[in-house]
Amino acid sequence: MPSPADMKEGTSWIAAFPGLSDLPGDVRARLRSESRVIAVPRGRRVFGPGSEANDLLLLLDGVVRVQQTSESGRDIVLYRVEGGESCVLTTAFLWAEGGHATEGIAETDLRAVTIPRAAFDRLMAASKPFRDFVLSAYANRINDLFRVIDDVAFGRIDVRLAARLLALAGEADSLAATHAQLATELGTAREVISRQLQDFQRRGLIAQSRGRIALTERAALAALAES
Amino acid sequence: MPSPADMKEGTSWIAAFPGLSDLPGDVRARLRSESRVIAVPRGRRVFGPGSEANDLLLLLDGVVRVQQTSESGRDIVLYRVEGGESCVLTTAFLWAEGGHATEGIAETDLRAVTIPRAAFDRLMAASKPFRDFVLSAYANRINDLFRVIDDVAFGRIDVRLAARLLALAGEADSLAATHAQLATELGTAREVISRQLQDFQRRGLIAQSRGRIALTERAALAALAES
DNA sequence: CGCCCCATGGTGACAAAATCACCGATCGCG
DNA sequence: CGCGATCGGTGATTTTGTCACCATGGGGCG
Repeated sequence: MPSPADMKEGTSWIAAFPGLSDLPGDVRARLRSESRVIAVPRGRRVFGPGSEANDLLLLLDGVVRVQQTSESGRDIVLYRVEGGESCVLTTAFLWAEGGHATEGIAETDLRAVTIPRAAFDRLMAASKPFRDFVLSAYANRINDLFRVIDDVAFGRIDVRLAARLLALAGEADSLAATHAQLATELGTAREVISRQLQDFQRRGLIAQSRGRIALTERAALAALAES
Repeated sequence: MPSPADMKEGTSWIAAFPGLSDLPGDVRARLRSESRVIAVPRGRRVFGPGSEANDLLLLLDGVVRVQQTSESGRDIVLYRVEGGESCVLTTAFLWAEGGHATEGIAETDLRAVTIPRAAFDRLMAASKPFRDFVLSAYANRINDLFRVIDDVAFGRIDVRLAARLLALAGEADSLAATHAQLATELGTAREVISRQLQDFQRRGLIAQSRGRIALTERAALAALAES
């Protein structure tokens, strides 16, 4: 049941997506009527092998972490999808032949819009702004993947870790993360992270406590992260 | 000026793309009239930073190698596009914000079809088979990238090298490649390749000569490549 | 409450890979 | 033929990953 405010504004959730601001009225109406807003609790797997579900997912609020598990059981985080963005790559799994062990996990509680496959296709046919929205979302994800490849192939682990600590902390002056989780972030081994963090701590860049890392010298970390 | 044969068959180059076999007649006609067949000599850069050209490229014949150069100057091969496939990711650069140092190079002489941006968009709007073709091409490339990430992050270098030697050789019993080129294939350093190849040679898997590697024990190489 | 399990992280020894700094051989070309 | 560039080889060192453990501490449960 939409609230009166939603009705009056008439924009509904579409306003949350800058890329959709150019949609003409009729397409907006169709989009609204054919989509559904859902809530997903933190920790739930949003997509991945097994879940054949495959609507297009537009994130209103929250963060989805997309990661890949290798045959050997090790993980690496590929990228995160945030509010206002779209999980377009879920659609990739529809066509993909080789099922990859890539999955999306709700890192926070989510609010999202699902667009059924058929409606998605009709929108692609009908609206250039919608096509641009989808294709640019693809392009951005692909750029994220390029970045990951560059980092993993050529980046130094201390630099990557410093950058990731800053990114994960955001504005806060500390972050909750175990060494094992950070290893997954970078696609490396837990011991490597432990040693790097000890080194950072010895150099006064951070302070560690169980499951938490305080960034005591952001400037120095940032300098390190710059390469 | 189309040859009589082209006129009679009516399929022209479109037959080279399995993904386009479902196109209805009118869309085929449009596609033919709005596209252009071009030839590209071996070695030419097909796309990359600088070349703002950006038509969709459909490869009729030949191979395009897509690779990335890191800031440090080192390269890694991401994937190859072969005849019957499409360089969809070139379109990605239109929307992408951060200009990435990703480029496509003609590894052989090419014959290709270019579809101007505007025509591409019209086709996306008009034809579901065309949309499926494009999106499935995206999906396949993205899967290639997933594979690269998995290999680089978690794969052993000897396994990756063995697999790559077999892939590059194809049916032939030897391949032309310098150690430096192989290093680029895997995103590693030349010395690493040199030492691995020496080891392979010592074990009788290959025989080296300048710029050429003979696969003397395919079976053993294949076994190694299986992990 | 006390006990136990297990998530967390610390460590040493070792292996694999990357990096650095060279060097000699060979090829193609002027 | 001589010369420069490409190609490949090598030792020494550093960085990163792997393996095999262990200590600690917290939470849950009997």
